[in-house]
Amino acid sequence: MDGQMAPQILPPPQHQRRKRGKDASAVTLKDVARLAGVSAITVSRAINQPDVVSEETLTSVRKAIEQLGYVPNLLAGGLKSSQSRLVAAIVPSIGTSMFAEAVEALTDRLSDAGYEVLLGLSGFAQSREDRILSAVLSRKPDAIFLTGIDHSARARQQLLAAGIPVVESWDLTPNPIDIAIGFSHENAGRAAAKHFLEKGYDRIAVISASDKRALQRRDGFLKHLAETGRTDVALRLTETPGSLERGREALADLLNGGVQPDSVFCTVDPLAQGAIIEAQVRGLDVPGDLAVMGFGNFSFSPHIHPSLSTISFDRRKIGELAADLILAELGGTPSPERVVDIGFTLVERQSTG
Amino acid sequence: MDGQMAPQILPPPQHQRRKRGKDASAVTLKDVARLAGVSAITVSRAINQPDVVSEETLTSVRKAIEQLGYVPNLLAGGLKSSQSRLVAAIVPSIGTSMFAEAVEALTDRLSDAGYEVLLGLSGFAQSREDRILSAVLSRKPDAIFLTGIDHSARARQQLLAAGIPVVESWDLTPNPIDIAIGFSHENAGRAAAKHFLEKGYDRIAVISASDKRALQRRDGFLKHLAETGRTDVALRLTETPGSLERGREALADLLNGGVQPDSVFCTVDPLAQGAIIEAQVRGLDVPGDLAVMGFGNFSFSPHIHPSLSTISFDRRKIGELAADLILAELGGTPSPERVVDIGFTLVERQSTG
DNA sequence: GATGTAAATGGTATCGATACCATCATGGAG
DNA sequence: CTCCATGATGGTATCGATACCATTTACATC
Repeated sequence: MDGQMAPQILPPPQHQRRKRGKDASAVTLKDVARLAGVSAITVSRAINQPDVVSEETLTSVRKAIEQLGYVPNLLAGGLKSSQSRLVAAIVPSIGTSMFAEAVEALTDRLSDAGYEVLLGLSGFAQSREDRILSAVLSRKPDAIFLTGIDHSARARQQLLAAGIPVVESWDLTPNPIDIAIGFSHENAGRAAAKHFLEKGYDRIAVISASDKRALQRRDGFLKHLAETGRTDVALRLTETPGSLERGREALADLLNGGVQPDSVFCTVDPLAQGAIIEAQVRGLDVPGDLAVMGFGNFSFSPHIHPSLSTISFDRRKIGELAADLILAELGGTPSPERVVDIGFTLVERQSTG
Repeated sequence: MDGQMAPQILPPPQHQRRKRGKDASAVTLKDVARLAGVSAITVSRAINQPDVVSEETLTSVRKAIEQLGYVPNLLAGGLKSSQSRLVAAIVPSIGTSMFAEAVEALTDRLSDAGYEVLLGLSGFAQSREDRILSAVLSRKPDAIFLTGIDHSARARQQLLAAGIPVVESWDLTPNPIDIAIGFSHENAGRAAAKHFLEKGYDRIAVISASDKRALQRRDGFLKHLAETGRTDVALRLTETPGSLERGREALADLLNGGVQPDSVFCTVDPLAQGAIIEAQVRGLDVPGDLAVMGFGNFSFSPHIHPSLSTISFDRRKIGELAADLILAELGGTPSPERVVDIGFTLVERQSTG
């Protein structure tokens, strides 16, 4: 990868043409038409607008399709109709369930509407997002789902030029490119801080992953504490994505460093789970000796012991809403709401007893 | 969903054409050509085979591209060249890291080679796989990545007709459609059984998810035990995907049912983690009172307490190998290996101490 | 100086489907 | 009986790029 601005055009494909000359599935609309004894357009209509074709032709066309095993070529259709029935989803990663669930919900819902999802993984780096965005846009998706609201100037420009519905997710912004669906991570952090204060915790620590949104939660948490006069908060940063392993390490590091917190806020649940385990291994009682709060309400969180207090938000709903708003916009009846705050809830469980 | 055989053709799109008449990004190859003062084909060559174009033209073409913000239309290119640079990946789900990691690895590697991944989620149901397969094939992917080796007759036929590289993953088979990458789940189960016997466990139980591969592991486990004369094995089935919650429930159910196992094999790690937690909550020592073994070596498994003995296999490698073999085949130099056994390793940790 | 070869570029047909407009029955209104 | 709306179907151009073949120029060879 060159350090320079990535060229707008993809690197030249290096692979040869596929060897088999004619594709085995050379069955086209025309073949079906011939067999059914009608014209190609009629076959096209039989498929896409069955109600304008007579029952009789419909039957014979369907039979011909069946017989030939015809599979329409969406590339060709999309070229002429400028509808690819493709929605691109660009997320940092699907290795943790964080984004995977949203993508899954998005895919499920779009699939029912006859759209497919093109997956792009940006890996938390903006430069890579740009590259993937270019690649993806050349497939002329009908809409695009992005993570976050920070995009390069080039990216914004390309998205605008594409003239398609764009959903920015996980975050909120007053100026979405098109639509934003998310919630305030800073407020989520503040909510955690408030909870800690209400519980009377005194020696507070934070373990945070280092991606932008985790840091926003951390900042919200610290700000709220600062506003109530507390600035003596121990902090450990870990890699993104935050994992159980990193959580253990970070807590161990805190404790070994002489810090004796009575509570720790972890900016993502796996970190919190790790912290709990590390505490338990060291013979500390959670929440008696150390209260732990996470973020994200992962599927394991209610079921570990002690169950994990966390901040919950509906990941699947982000994907579903995105799909709904995209479909509405594609359907010509865009929702007037451009920014959707899906909110979050603080779920108090045993770990902050 | 009708109970009948899904029609080969997708349901008619119900959404209107997008409202904006002309796409804002109406910049085509021709526009670039005009500005650069060359013909369209030369621009095409400048992009795809830069080495056959003179340095001079290359420069002016690149400038024109930059200036106009040209984004190539891969739909059109793909139509003529019958290369979509698209690889379809159909997996049951990406909500758990099980398949997500393989898809992620596949996507990463293909992305570097200039391919994009089209994601299909089949949700463990074969009927849905068929429907998604049809939808996906109409996009003319250059290759396809599937989960499992069980596909309907229609699916096989369509895949064969498509004439593209097909990777079946997670499982092995002597008769792959094209390429299979996986390992023997039955043997994995056997390995677990063998380990239990070596450790001298006596009252053995199994908690299994109910998807096909989990059941194969369970069966391998039970068969091996049966072959050594043990048939008194308590068994609990849970939903797929197996989760921590289900693991707790299943173990609770076993213990409440009067079964007193000294060891339990869980066919997927999250179930095992759940079992450990349930045991601990009940005051049982793991592994002293109850040994637990999982499967999959999830990222949390080495770091929980006690650390989880499990059967490890390289999920990312499946995706990477798939990408490599696909690229090799597309590049005209297919690997002679049609079936790749990536194997597995039993990792002994504290939970079967 | 004639000829051959490679490099650089252009022209045209074409991929497979759909948009758009035209055509042709059919049948009810006047 | 004519007229025209309606329904069903076909013809043709076209989407944007690339394959294929042709052409032009430069330059080395004999």
